[in-house]
Amino acid sequence: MKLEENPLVEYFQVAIASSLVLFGFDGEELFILLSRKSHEPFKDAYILPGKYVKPSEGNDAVMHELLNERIGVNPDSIYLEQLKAFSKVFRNPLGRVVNIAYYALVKLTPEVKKHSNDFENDWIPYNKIPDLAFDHNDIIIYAKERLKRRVKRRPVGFNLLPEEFTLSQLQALYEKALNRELDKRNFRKKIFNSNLIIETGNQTDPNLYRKVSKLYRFDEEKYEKMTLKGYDFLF
Amino acid sequence: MKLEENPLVEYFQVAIASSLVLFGFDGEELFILLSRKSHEPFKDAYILPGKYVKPSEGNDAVMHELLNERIGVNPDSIYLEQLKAFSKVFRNPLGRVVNIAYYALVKLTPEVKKHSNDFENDWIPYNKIPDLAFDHNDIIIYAKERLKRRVKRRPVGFNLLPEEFTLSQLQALYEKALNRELDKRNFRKKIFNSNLIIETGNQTDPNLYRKVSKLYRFDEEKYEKMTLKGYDFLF
DNA sequence: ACAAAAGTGTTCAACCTACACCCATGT
DNA sequence: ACATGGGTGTAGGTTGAACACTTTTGT
Repeated sequence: MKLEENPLVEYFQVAIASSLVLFGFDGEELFILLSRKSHEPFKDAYILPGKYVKPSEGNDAVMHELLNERIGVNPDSIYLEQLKAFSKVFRNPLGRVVNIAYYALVKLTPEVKKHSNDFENDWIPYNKIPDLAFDHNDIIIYAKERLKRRVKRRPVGFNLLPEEFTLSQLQALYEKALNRELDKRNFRKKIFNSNLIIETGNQTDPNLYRKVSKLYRFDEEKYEKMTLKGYDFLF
Repeated sequence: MKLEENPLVEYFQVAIASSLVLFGFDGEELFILLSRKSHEPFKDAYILPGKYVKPSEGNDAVMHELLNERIGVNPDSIYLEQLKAFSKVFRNPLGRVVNIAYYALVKLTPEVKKHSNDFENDWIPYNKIPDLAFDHNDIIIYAKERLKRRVKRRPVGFNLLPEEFTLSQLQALYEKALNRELDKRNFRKKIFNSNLIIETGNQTDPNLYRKVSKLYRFDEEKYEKMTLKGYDFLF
């Protein structure tokens, strides 16, 4: 059917865009990926990475493209979830644009850092997000709250930490995401009691750290269960 | 700017619709409001109540219209929240339609029942939802999960119960929403310890029930706080 | 008399919180 | 020697879960 023949033609004049709040953790700090606008308007301003979505495209497919091409991470190996639609009637002179926002979690390896930087993106510390164009600050606020809830109720470390990690790294992740300090002994008790992690027998490289520490990995089966059902406890 | 001059014209060919999952509680049972389709295709099939949104309209405004006109409840006195966008590339022959779904909670008084029935809507028991057109069953599944989470973490009774209510009604609401039975004594302890409700001094009408019982109301100040911050406990 | 719903306490187990010191290593 | 970060246990309070009987009133 041609658009002109559509009885609801007056409705079919909206565009979809999808923006992504991508959280990355490097073992010490939490970051959010921001894009720098290369053209006017708002040249050099930061925005969330995003794309317009054609009527024939699925949102998920567009997000996968974005992750693959402009960010350099494999979409199948990360956690990706829709946040919600931000659908205020914008002052965008081009027309009504609905932003279907996503959030995702990624291990922040040097390779990912490099690739995403090549595409005019910067990893900005979680607590130092500047003013962004449009309503993108609202989207980030919403995403941070979602992350906080997820961290409290479900395991998220698998998506943000390397295969093998130390308990200190895990704790640092929780502290950054929840924005408060946790007691080391109580944290360890809670994690061990959950049976979520397994000692690998390996240790950190003695050349890198002052003192070696034990490395752990997630019990994937248990992790899957908790991702679906949540913890029995709360952080 | 005219649409034909828009450099992104190929993107501006999407329509927005908004559907509503409206939960109602009558003191005993939880219901969801469904509309009956009066025309082909899918004549007589149930769908969620909803509307198309014009490019110039805000989603919230359209939801308010829907609630006012077709359902007969004052949008300012209920709880209304966006769920998320359902944006699969539909097989809808008219084109790409993004459904920005909402959920809302309402006290199911006889007046509301009557008004919404006048507009080809039926209140269907929560656990007896039939197959719906489009992906509306998916939306309902998502909404039920959202309600469950809200019930566990935040007070929702204020929006679903009459001004004054009995503890048995409150407990019935929690049991229906969570889909499991709760121990009466433990339930009362938990509720009383939260200081969320206040004894009004009134009792149920002796002509209506076998046995009179005490009526309570919410402590609005406390309620507001918990709506923002959540309980300190979980159900 | 019986069916239906209101109301009421205690005990045990599990969990949460607060809290301090020793050890190994690199500088 | 000192600074850094890894690693470990206990005690007290709070909370959650399981559990049964009495009272009132309508039929």
